[in-house]
Amino acid sequence: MSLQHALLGVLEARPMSGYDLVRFFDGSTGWIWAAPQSQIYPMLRRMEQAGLIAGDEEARGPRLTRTVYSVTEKGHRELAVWLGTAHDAAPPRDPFMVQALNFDTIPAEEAMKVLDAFIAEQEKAAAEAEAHRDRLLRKETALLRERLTRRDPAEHDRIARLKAHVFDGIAAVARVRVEWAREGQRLLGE
Amino acid sequence: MSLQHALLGVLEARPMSGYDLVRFFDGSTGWIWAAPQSQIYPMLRRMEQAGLIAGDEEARGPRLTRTVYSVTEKGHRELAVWLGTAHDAAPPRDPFMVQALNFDTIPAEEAMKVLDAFIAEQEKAAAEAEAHRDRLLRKETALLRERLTRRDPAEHDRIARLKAHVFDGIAAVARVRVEWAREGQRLLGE
DNA sequence: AGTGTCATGTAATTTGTTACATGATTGA
DNA sequence: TCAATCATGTAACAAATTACATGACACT
Repeated sequence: MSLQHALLGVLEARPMSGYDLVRFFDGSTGWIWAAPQSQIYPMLRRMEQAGLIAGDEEARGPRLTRTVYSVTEKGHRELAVWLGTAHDAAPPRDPFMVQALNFDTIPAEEAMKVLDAFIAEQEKAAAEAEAHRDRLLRKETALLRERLTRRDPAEHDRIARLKAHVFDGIAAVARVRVEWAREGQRLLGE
Repeated sequence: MSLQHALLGVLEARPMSGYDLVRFFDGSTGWIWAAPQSQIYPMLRRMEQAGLIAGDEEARGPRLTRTVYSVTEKGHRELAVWLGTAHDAAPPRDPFMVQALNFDTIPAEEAMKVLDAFIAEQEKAAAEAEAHRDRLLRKETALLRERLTRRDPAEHDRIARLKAHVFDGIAAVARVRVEWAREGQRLLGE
């Protein structure tokens, strides 16, 4: 369900091709939701059939075309309803926590190394989220700028601050996890 | 992959039947990993075929039996290797973050209500994790006690503290999310 | 006799992962 | 002409969700 809404969310900023969306949800850019190419193309066709988005064929050279999808009125309503509804939390499923819960059964040095890797990863995630938050506050990201062209200028600051706040939260959680992991290393050393 | 290791982790504390494991990974108890019954029974058979666990048929009345699974030497090694290896982080996939990222597109009062529900849920999660942490520190949980019977008494305190620390981390993250959501409500009101 | 818990499964579907496959266009 | 990027797909598989299904046993 959520991939659908994540796609609607970015297509509301700007109509995009499947290829654009693949890059957006792949790897580094997709900090909020990740999805491989093999999931995106079929989903776009399903969403078009359901009338949530409309595809527009654009010529890119004599033989190559791309299909640019935009959100329909129906898609817009569907997204608005989903956004305004409180959903049950996703069931917890974090492989790293399964690991941490069993650190007492392996040698302390091994657990230390796994925690080192975890700390490095979380610190990187925090730094990236903070950098993105700052870019959003300065309205420097391409997608936010395009989004703002469709919105009342009086609201631009508020919108940027709300978007930035999401990445602020991601960073805050990552920082807490780093502190937690450091405390875990202290406990392992005992 | 992780369900397998989560199952091995709890079976190392104590041999259990499929039914026991279903209750453990279902709903309230499964704070770390959740899995429905329809996933657990087939997985147990797959793991038995792979030689990671061994099933022992126990009579429970004249016609009813249960199969109690315990971790084999091979399963123990498999778990130890997995625990000692740093794995890539799971791709981010949090439906709530998709929601939060688009709060600027719906009326502020609606977003407020969704955040209210989120705050209530995270506060509950934090309280439960803290309560469980405290029970672990006092060695009051049945599973920890059984686990400790197989371990060196000199290590009991360290093991309890390491397990408790995992739930401490879960609680800390939930508390940060609550603070983040409150700040989000302040931003929405602007 | 009936409710609740113990105990174990299957079937259908959706979602996500990994890998393979093809061709056009752009710019060095 | 070669590499990088643009552009779109398929196939096979693994993981997870929802729903259905059955029967034994314990207690009241």
